[in-house]
Amino acid sequence: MLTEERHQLIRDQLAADGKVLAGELASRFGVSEDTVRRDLRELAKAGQLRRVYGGAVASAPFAAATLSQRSGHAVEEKTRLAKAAVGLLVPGQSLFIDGGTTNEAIARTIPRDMELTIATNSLGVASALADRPLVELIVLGGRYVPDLGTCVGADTLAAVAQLGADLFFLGSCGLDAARGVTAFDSAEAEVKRAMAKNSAGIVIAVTNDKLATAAPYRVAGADAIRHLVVEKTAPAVALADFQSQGAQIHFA
Amino acid sequence: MLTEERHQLIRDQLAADGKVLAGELASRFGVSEDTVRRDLRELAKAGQLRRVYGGAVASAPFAAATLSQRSGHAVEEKTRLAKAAVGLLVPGQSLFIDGGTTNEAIARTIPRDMELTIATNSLGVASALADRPLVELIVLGGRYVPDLGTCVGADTLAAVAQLGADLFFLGSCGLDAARGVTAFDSAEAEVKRAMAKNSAGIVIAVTNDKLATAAPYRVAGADAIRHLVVEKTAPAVALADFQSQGAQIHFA
DNA sequence: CTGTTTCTTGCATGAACAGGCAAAACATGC
DNA sequence: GCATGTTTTGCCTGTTCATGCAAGAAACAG
Repeated sequence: MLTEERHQLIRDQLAADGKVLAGELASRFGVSEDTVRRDLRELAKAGQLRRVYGGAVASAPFAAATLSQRSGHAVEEKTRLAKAAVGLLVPGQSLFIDGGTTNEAIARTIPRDMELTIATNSLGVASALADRPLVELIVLGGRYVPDLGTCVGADTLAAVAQLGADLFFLGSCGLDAARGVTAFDSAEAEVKRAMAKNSAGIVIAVTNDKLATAAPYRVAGADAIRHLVVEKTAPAVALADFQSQGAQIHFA
Repeated sequence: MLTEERHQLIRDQLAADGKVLAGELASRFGVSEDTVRRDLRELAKAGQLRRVYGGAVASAPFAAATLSQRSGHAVEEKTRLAKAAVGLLVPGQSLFIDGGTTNEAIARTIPRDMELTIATNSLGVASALADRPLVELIVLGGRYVPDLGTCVGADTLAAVAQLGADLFFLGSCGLDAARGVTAFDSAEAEVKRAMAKNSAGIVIAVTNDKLATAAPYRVAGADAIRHLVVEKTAPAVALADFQSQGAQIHFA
């Protein structure tokens, strides 16, 4: 049994019962109580529970802050990209934001005092914006795809069709000067196309590993990109073609 | 065996089980553990899994969501109610779940191994269910109301109209034998009415403070309630009228 | 106060790990 | 065909990590 597995099971039981007992967990997992105690200590340090004599209870400030702190993969880069991308926003604008960890980082980075209208099909983005008092949030519903963290399908398309936006933050896709913007999933690509069609401009923020890669489904041509936010270390050769086709390049 | 082949099989098992063990994969693929570790390292770098000691686990978009563990008010009671309410579920059913902290508690309590189709207009409920592999989740989009934590409006109504459910978990409202189920907001009441209309049965789980109270907007008559989940300490006088109108009473 | 349970700390052990290296398989160019 | 470079793989080396055990400290119960 993996350490992470135990942690998840402890979190589950805490969410369900509100408490766990060290001895009970030890016998359930088939490990020593010492190991369980170590687990509880770690989770307590991470703020995911409150340690008490004999076990642990659910922590009160179970805040939504670090909602989707995914895996730490390229977190710093994405935070930098997010800051640069948010710099493009003008108060009062309306936005489409689709899924992906970079877009979630952007949503978290949007200042609390900026008035915006935002439509998104990403649960992570929606959760990040749910407590922004000045953001008019429109959730684009549909069939939820766990792998993407977003909603897709006919319902989503219908909802997008009724809206228009100044900017579309297009996320997590392949980016290639020749093939343009591409996605890995047919339904996902359809939603992105619909958003692109109803937006005045497209913004793409990508880490270097997305540059010069292509996926099967075509979303938009390279000439449709208004703003391209990339890392400082992005290879210039990969950017020149986008720039010549009208994209503004922003270095994070 | 090709490298890419192994990667795909790892992704498959991760999607199915949520975890993989390095040693187990090595013997299954007939390669050394070093090779498997290299595979896992690469997939982790690509963000397709999260590496842990001994193997890897699925990268959870947002692990411990619990959007609005609101103020810790009556957490224990709601947890008990949630457990009792979940006891009413039958695998394979389809559900409507609307907003409120009690319904979020119910969503969190739904076991990970239960297959269900669930449509919700609550971001909190959706986030709680987002990582349930066997739940077909349908997000009912629309204008998001921060105070309620749910989506309402014409879009939401249209989405509800296309669906049907076995049970409707109706949340956070006033409950009075004479006036039936009532809500505090016109748009909210509209959505609840639509869900009620398209469901075979209504389930309501309430803490004692909601009993014998009424709000301005009428949602459904007391006779529409199929199951009523209440605390053990609920006053019998408040329940008798519901029972006589056909509701089953469940004590948490 | 006394005994019991639970907790922390330190330590030893074995498993899992990353990095370097070399052999084998494969592709590429002449 | 032959030489050269690349990729993949397994093995080796030292290191890190998870775990259980033991001893002492702290919390609890009577």
